[in-house]
Amino acid sequence: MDQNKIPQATAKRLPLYYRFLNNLNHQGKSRVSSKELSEAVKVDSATIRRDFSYFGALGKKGYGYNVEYLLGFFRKTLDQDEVTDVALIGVGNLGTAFLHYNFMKNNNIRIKMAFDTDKDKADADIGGVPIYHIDDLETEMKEIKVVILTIPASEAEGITGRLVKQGITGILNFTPARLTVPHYIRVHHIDLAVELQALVYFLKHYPLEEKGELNS
Amino acid sequence: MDQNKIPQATAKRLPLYYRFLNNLNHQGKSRVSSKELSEAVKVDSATIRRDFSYFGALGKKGYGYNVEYLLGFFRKTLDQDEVTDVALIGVGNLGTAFLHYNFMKNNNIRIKMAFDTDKDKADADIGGVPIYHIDDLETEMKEIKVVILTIPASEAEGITGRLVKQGITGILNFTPARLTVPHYIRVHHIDLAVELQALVYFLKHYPLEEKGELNS
DNA sequence: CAACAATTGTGAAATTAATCACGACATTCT
DNA sequence: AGAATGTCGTGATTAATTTCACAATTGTTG
Repeated sequence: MDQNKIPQATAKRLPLYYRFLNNLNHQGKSRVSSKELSEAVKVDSATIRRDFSYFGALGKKGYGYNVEYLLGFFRKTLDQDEVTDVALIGVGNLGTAFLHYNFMKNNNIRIKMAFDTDKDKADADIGGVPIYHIDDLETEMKEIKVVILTIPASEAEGITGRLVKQGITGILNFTPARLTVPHYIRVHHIDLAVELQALVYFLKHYPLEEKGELNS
Repeated sequence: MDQNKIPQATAKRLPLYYRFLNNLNHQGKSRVSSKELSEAVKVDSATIRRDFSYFGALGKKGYGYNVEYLLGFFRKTLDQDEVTDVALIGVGNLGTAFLHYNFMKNNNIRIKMAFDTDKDKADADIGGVPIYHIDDLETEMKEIKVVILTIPASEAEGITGRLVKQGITGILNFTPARLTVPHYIRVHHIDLAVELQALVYFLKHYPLEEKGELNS
């Protein structure tokens, strides 16, 4: 909606900044420099200043940034003023971990409902979230645009098709499958096995030099 | 230890390629083109060819790549020939999800042991992995260089210090905390709340155009 | 109030990654 | 065998991101 001039790399760091600013605020700090923030979030201070600068001049030279002001600004920018509802598909161990995570605290995101193939799990609550049988997807899931997918890979393609028909626009995919979706749907993949193997590969082939660069 | 000329972006994709090649092999396919692979893993075919080319000429012009040959090559490159042992710290829902995941199948990575603060969980097995109390970290965890950290943020800093003393070299960190570690230790962060919020942000501010670009 | 210290915001440079586009060669077809 | 087709490997280009480095400005101190 806004000026989508903000680089993707910057956009990905915004939630991170937001949470640490929140921490600082709770600690009663009213002022912070890019250097301090850098040490906390492990992002180069020049990168932080550059990131902030895309939104205009948010700080004061020789002083730093006012925590409360910055927080207020990012709250608006990150749409923290209105709650975003999401659905969770697949109530296994990973899915259950999400149900216990309190996204409301910092993120203003709410898991509104969950689905599972297991009839025994249906009609229960976990962490206050109602769980339905997957057969009821079409009747229960209205108005939800974002889903978290924590199901076995074998079911991914089928469920994804149904989600697309329901009109969702974003998927956070924890399945190893690379989903095929229409172009107007955004999929972010988090592949746990790939992440672990990549870490192992880096450790063996990229001896860390002076300053260890931390990725994600 | 090899030529560390391979771009990091390429290195991160290797595990992904490896798994899909494995799938193809199981399906009995003996030949694959960069175009086919591209459709499966959702990475541009030119990028795939470029990635492969860092390792030399692995394919044949006008033909494509021999699946079995490529697999064998990557098996060596990704050190799939020897098992990598890792430890899991924190047997909550997320940790348990890892314990049930079979990393041996494709990755030749084995979770050798797990630790938790809960005494009730100790001395049990989950998915064949022994669970110890966290107090026994120093006595039980020998020779392990990589850990998966799935504990509450509040405990992260303390446990990390102990892990560092134990001589680990890599951490896959699911904690929201940004860990402070010596420069010779590599930390990969996977922050579930950040990932979810970033997805929501992208959906609201980056209307997808023609070709949907898929990130992770 | 002047000197000092701190810190931003940003051009410019450097680095890293993705993409284009095409010559060369292997395979397959007729 | 010759023509047509498919596909790789890569030089060159473009795009994205990070980092350097410093003038400008503010707050602080004596």
